[in-house]
Amino acid sequence: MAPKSKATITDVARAAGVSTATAGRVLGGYGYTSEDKKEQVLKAAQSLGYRPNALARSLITGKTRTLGVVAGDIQNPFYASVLRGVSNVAEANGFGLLITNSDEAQPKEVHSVELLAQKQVDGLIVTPSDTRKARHLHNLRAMGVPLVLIDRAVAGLMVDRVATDNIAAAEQAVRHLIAAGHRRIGIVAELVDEESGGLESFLARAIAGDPIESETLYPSWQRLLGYIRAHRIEGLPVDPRLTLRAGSYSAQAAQAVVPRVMAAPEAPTALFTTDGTMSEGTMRALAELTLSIPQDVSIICFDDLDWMSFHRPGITTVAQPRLAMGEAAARMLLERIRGEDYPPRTVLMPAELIERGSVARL
Amino acid sequence: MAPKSKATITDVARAAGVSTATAGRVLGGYGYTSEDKKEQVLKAAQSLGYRPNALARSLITGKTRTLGVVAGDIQNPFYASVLRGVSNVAEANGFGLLITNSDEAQPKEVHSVELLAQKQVDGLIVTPSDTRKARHLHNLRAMGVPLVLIDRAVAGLMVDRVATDNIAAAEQAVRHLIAAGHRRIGIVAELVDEESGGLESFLARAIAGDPIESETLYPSWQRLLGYIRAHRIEGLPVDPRLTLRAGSYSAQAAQAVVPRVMAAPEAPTALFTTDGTMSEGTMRALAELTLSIPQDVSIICFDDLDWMSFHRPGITTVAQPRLAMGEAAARMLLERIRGEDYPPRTVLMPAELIERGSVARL
DNA sequence: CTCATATGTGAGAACGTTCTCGCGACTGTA
DNA sequence: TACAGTCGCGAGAACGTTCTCACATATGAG
Repeated sequence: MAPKSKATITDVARAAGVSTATAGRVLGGYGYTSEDKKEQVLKAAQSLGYRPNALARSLITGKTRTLGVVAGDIQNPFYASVLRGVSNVAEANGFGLLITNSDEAQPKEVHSVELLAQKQVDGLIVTPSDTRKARHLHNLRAMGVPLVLIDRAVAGLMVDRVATDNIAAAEQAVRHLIAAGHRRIGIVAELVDEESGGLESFLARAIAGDPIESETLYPSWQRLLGYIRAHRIEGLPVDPRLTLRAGSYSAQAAQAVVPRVMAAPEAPTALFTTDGTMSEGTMRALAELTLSIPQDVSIICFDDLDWMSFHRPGITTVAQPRLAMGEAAARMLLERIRGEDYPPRTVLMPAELIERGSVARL
Repeated sequence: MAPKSKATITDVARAAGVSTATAGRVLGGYGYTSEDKKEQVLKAAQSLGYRPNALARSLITGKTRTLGVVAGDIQNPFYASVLRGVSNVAEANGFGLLITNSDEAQPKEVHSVELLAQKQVDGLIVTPSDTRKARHLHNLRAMGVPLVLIDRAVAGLMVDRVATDNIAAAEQAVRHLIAAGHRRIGIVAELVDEESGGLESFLARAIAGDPIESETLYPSWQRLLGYIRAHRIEGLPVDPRLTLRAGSYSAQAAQAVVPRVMAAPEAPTALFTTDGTMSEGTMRALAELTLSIPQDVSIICFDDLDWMSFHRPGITTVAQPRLAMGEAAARMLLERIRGEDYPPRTVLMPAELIERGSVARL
């Protein structure tokens, strides 16, 4: 009742007239204790305002019941939802959540992972910022720290992973545009890291139908691949001039890249944006150009953001199950922490095409 | 170089041929050490892949370099931004961040606080879900745990606090509408908890100009107060029928409450929404009613969300400095953790009216 | 030369838990 | 009566650090 300062288990034991071992047993809920002593201890703990010190407990048990998460940016709706999903299952299992931002920069990511590892998290959920080199993540594995990747894979790192089926989702979206009669479809994509030989080479290979190792591609490149596949399937040519590469992960970059192509004679009749941030930049650009959706240009976005449903017209979009992704990742991580021993699993979650009013039939 | 399994400071000491005390000194960066030994220890640590165990360190120092945050819902853009602000200064100071959601429900909040306290966070940032009863928070104070409140105050709890100057901000927004010629202005507000005597009584007192203890009011009530003050200042009557109370904190609730009044003969010519969630619900309702902004109805929102800038028309809004609020809160908390001893401070941050195109001049 | 101060080192306690033993007291079965 | 098994309890080690000592050895001032 009177939680003056911090009481330890020793204080409680003394007050209850038992040994620390017994006090520990009733307070920690392990081993045997008589009803008598249990009651005494509980009463003593109550009156001293005893609160167990998770640090000491963790030090000896080797378990912190804490998950670490390295997200790109909590502020981004994608990560915010994923985190909420992670948080839901963490909380349901009595786990705490240590969260950091990497801003998609590997040095920050390495720093975050180091911090979380020092704090002895039981497991880590990471959205790796570099899909090829990631020594820090390999190290974690070597040391036996459970690890789950979200949204992206890392070459050669065999761990559990959950992501959207980007290729299929993008393909579906673009085919939807083609089915509506669109023939000139622009894609606004981040495409930040050079994929072996740059964009031109990638496009050439993808258009030629060369096999491409798509697992470890960044999401925006996977979505570009889906865009190209849709064209191939529908027998449509891919015009490289319609590949609008923002070059960095910001709405500004997307916004900057749209106006040029819309003014050109080969202007697209429809746009496909590869994620929420690109969508935002594109919408901004379209608003500035005072182009009407879908009269002047149709649009399908990737990732269903709140405003897309009440925007006029409603924005047709490919919805990722963000919350479910976070939940799935956390659940897989908890399984690993419990010691379950499967081969590394990859969960590809399906995205859902939500039709609203931003696509005109030509 | 070969981080097989976890090496302790004892292992490093043995490998370097020194005592654990010396190894601790060089690794922990305290006390004196010779260059010789320092080099040996560092080399040994390197080759063993030594990583300090923050748990053990914290147990003895009594400091975890971890901040706890109890937010309403990470997914909500308001909290997401605030958290990013907190995260920024935490990271800059080498602090970790333990984050939980309360969903604005006190039982969950109590549970979260307990979890974070057990994990021995150095300080806590909370958005209290109940502004009157909060024994758990009083207890924290009694035990000397640094605490900073965001967005709301708690009656009788004298701690540091950062919030938006809600009354002034709302007043400014509504006066802006009045200046544009609007006379019938609706307010869409959460107004979830009964304020001593309910909404009617509150309205009556506020309209009469009775002094109201506004510090511990929930934000939506403060914003309602600002709305009323604007009317008083401008000499306009307040029509209670234009107070649209959602009654719960969800877009659905807001959406549900708008249509009725827009159909009525006394329909408002302008709407003021008291936060992002209310804005979203209102926009949704307006879209369904196919009412045009600002032709059919003008709108000013509270809190600048991403879509408001590229929505057509652009949405005029009162922007809260969310990121800065989070940063300020974290900074204040760190000061307390460092032991600085001011009287409790309240930081009221000014909001900025951003004029775009959603307000018609009548 | 002598004293005070700064520098360097190790032994061992401490932090607050859980864990491992050992021991005794019951129970039920043969 | 004997014996195994369950139950109950305490002493003390352990977890991986930092902290407090005690004790060297230098260094510089008087």
